Amino acid sequence: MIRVLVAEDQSAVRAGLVLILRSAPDIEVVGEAADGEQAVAMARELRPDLVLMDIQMPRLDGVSATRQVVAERLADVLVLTTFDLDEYVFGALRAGAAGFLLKNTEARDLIEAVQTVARGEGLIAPAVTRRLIAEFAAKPVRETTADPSVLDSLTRREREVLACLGEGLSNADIASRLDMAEATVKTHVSRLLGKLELRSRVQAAVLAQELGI
Amino acid sequence: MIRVLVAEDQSAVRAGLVLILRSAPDIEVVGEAADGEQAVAMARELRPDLVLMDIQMPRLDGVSATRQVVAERLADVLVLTTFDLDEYVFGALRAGAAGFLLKNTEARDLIEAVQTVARGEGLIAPAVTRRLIAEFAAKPVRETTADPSVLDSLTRREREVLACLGEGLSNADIASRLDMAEATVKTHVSRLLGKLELRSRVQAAVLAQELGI
DNA sequence: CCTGGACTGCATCTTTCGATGTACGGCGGT
DNA sequence: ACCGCCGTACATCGAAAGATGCAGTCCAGG
Repeated sequence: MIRVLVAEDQSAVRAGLVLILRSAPDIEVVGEAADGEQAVAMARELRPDLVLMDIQMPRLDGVSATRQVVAERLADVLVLTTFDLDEYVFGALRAGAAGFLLKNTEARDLIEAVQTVARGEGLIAPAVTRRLIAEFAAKPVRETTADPSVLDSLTRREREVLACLGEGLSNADIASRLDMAEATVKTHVSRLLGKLELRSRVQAAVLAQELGI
Repeated sequence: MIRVLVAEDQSAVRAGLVLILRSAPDIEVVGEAADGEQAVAMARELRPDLVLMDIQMPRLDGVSATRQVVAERLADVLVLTTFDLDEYVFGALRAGAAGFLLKNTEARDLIEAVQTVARGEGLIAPAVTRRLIAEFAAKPVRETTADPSVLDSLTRREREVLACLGEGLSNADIASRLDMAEATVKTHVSRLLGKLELRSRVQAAVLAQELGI
């Protein structure tokens, strides 16, 4: 039995969703929330398997509510909305939603979606998928050389200095932050430049950036 | 009528796919390819609406074939594979695939998938969707300040210099690349540092990185 | 115990950077 | 035509960055 919490502010729509879900033999609606805060609170209390979450809701929007539910690992979240605006889609997915559906979804597909997400799989409305793929494909591929392997050759102190370089700090800045003489900082910089085969702190900074340090 | 090209090296599997597709009234299998190169060639010739593409194929793998078909805008590509390895999924999507299915898909779902993609929508196997979402969510959000607005304040020359800084070049390097005296480079660097309120070329390089210049 | 190596630390010296002053061509306004 | 403004360009000079030599510490192995 899949225990579902329905979060939707418009009571008519909410009633419709509940009706649809109840028609499935293996789905049980354990609660209904009318706004985001209530959704989070009820999720904490009822511990449903899944929250069916609207995005447009008063007091706390669905994306933020999703973020909280996911952060506390209360339940999987299936987001449901009328508009497939990019900010909704990407926002919801970044917030940790396991699925994203539009409200024009057929009753049968909605039930299937709930079952799918409950199985630990993901699901996205076809109309949205293309844009998600496009967005994903546009993501720059992180690649340099064999990063960690080269990083291994650095000592702890050198890595700390490298991290500072990545923030654009000067030798003096680094000296005060790591509590050593500027001359010493220069030594470390010089050493790590040699090990990484770079010719200036600028390149080191860029590398640190790419490595996300 | 949706015109489909089936690319799959194992003839038994290919025959099965064709059989399934033929059972749909609005789908017409216009060709069958046994390897990637053939798939690309036949796509060029037949101009199908959609290519159903296996990943494991001789001569040219499905991902590369997909890349080519998409690059030439020959058709939409629906990728089909036995293994949902990350490199396949992400590779295929980056190559421009409009959909990604596993071979354990039901006949009915396969037909639906073809119809969905033909409508210009996207479709991803539920088992894969979660990982795609996770990967997507992990994507760092590019954000600093009001980047373009600040970039607008730079002159063309200054932007060029900034780009070079992002590559970690020295003033001398930049001078030779942009064909000006080193002294002039310094002027531009100094100016853009002032406009961007930065204190060193290192910070400028980091910024250039973040802006993807 | 001692010896060699790795890590960290500092001082000195050369190179590079960055700020500043200046100059010249193009452009719009009056 | 004149002026001021902007973009581009270069030279000078103090400040920073980087290379190099060397010293103290800690640890593993002999």
